[in-house]
Amino acid sequence: MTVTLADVAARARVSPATVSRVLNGNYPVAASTRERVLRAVDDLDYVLNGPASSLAAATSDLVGILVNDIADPFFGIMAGAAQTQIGGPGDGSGRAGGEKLAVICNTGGSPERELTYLTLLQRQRAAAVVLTGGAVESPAHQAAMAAKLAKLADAGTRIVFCGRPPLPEGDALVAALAFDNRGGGRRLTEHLISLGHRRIGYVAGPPERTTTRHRLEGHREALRAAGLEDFPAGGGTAGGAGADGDRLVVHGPYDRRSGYEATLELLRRAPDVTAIVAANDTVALGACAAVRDQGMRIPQDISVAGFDDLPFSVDAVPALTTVRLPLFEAGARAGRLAMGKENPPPGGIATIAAELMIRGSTAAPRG
Amino acid sequence: MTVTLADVAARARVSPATVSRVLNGNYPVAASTRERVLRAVDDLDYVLNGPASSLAAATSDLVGILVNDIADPFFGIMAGAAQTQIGGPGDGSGRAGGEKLAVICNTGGSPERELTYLTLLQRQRAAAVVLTGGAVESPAHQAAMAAKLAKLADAGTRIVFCGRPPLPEGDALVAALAFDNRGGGRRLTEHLISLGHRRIGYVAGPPERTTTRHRLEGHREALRAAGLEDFPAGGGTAGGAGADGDRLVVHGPYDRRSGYEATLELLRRAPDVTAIVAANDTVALGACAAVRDQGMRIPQDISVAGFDDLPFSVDAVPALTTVRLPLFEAGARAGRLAMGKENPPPGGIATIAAELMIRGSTAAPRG
DNA sequence: CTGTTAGCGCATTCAT
DNA sequence: ATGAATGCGCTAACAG
Repeated sequence: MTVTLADVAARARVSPATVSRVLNGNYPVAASTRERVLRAVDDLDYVLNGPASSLAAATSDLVGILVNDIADPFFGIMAGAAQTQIGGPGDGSGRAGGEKLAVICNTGGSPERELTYLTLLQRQRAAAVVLTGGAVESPAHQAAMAAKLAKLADAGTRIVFCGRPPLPEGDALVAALAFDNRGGGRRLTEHLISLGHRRIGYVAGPPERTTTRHRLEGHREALRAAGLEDFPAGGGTAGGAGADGDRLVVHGPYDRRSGYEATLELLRRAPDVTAIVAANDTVALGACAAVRDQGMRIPQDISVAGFDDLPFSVDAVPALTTVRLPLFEAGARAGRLAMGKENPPPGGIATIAAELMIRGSTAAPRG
Repeated sequence: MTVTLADVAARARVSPATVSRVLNGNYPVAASTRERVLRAVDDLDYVLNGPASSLAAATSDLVGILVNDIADPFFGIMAGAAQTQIGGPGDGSGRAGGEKLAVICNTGGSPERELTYLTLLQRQRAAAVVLTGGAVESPAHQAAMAAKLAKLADAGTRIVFCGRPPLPEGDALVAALAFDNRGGGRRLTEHLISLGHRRIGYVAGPPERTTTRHRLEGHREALRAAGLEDFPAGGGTAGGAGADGDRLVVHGPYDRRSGYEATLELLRRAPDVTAIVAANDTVALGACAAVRDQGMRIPQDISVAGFDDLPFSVDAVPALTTVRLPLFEAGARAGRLAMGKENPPPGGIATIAAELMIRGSTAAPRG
């Protein structure tokens, strides 16, 4: 029933090897022969058997892209961009030539699922793996990841980090593209300080993620530089306060709802805050809603800022001050690195700049 | 170097066949033997060779999910939901048991890439394919898709449509979950009419997509029922007017920018419109920005409505009136259908209801 | 440039 | 319940 390479060979009156060479295109074949083979392929409607091919060649054309949450445009943009560099442009025939199959895997932010997906990709003998977004910092998970990635790399799978810091023991990885979350966070808070803000609330992401930590560190750097040291622990750690007990920092997931609730908590703890910095734009949207529901205006009563500059941020009312991350460009570059189409940066790691975008949601505090 | 099934068998002092049986778990094996085998697997850090396994078994554990634009949460939400039903919960060991590998493929809305991905999945002998979002209606593409899907189904690949109408010649497909775009569009426009609006602009999606057509048809049904027939062609088709020459309809991509520009065009053509319906929420956001940039207020001067009820829509200012589509639920159901965990709906096709969400962005026109 | 030969690693008969 | 044998469909030497 299912037509095989041998069938094509028979019809084209050549050997199976020749058909294989034509299909893979990495070997000289006479033009006339190629013609004949391709016609036979079309006639028979032949489709290469991927598993068989991968088995024989000991490599597959799968490239995995791991994301924390594909429903979040932050990851969607990077993943889509990476895929443009991997999937191949398509030749319009739907026939599929030498393209790789870029596959996006949604870990839901779970370390276990992350490892499971890596195992699945290892099982498929993936050609490359792109890991996007911040990592979980638990030592156990980091060790497990390092071990797994080493095994993958060992088996010839290329590894690329995108928007994620390299592992502490980072070694044989092809490349890491790290966002300058710390610098971005610092500049954002510096901007607020320069406007005159002195009591700035911070709605942080989950405490265990690198992204959260780096952005928060940048924020604190700016505070410290301005002599606005952290305040001692206030009302305890209730409501998700960080382990450091900072009254002006509340942790939560990277979603809208967390932004809403954490902001209410913040306003309860410190009614005198004049600005709120959110872990990202989505959280900032929730923060804005909370501020408004408390009957306050943005930015007259309270300034609000985000991070990432997702597409919707410019359309927020007022437009959101945020830190722009070149997600598409970074994703595309990660895709090229995964394909070996681009050389890794010197030292294997490149830092991607983050640009402060000042818009209407931040202004000087009143009087 | 790479450890194989035979190595595990040797270490466990059993035959390769037994190891295979333990790993696949679909055959009786003595508990003690199983123990020994599993320990050997762990000791040797063995990972099944996917291609070899797929070749021998003539099936793979890949499930493809096709989306038009993964950077758009509309697709991200559905794809992520589907993946939760497919990827398996993970057992926390990262060992990967019988899970399938759900892979998201980003077509960018291009028919060619859609076909290419299907070929790639066919090549991988995918266990199932989920197609999300509206289809392109070109007869040539529809025929090509029907042929390709028939071949996939023939090879044992399960096919599920999610948020996409079944093919005209839809036959052996497992199931289709279609959104009630027409009904949603109708109710949305009825709502505006009931508020007193008589001149309603419409920023439509790309004309060739089913989603665009169905939503627009619903809109027109409502107009017709209210005696607000389409106006004859006005200023020509410049600026992307539909083929029908309707002055109050402008087509464009499903993105923010299109919403912005189409709205400006609409306001130019018909400065007396009192409401604008957008193809989806993202487009609506752009429309809102355009309205404001023209110095008008929402909803006092102009009402604006969207479609989909994406998470950010409730946080728009004013909150966006829209039509809620249960994207997560639909995606999850599609995932279950793809896994054979749920029976297909009677007739193979289920229509998913769309719920009108009335919020602050729509109000009665002035005076 | 093309044909021949030999596995790739596993699932699955068929025995036992 | 387990072992031995066969072949899935293809690629990669190696000839020629």
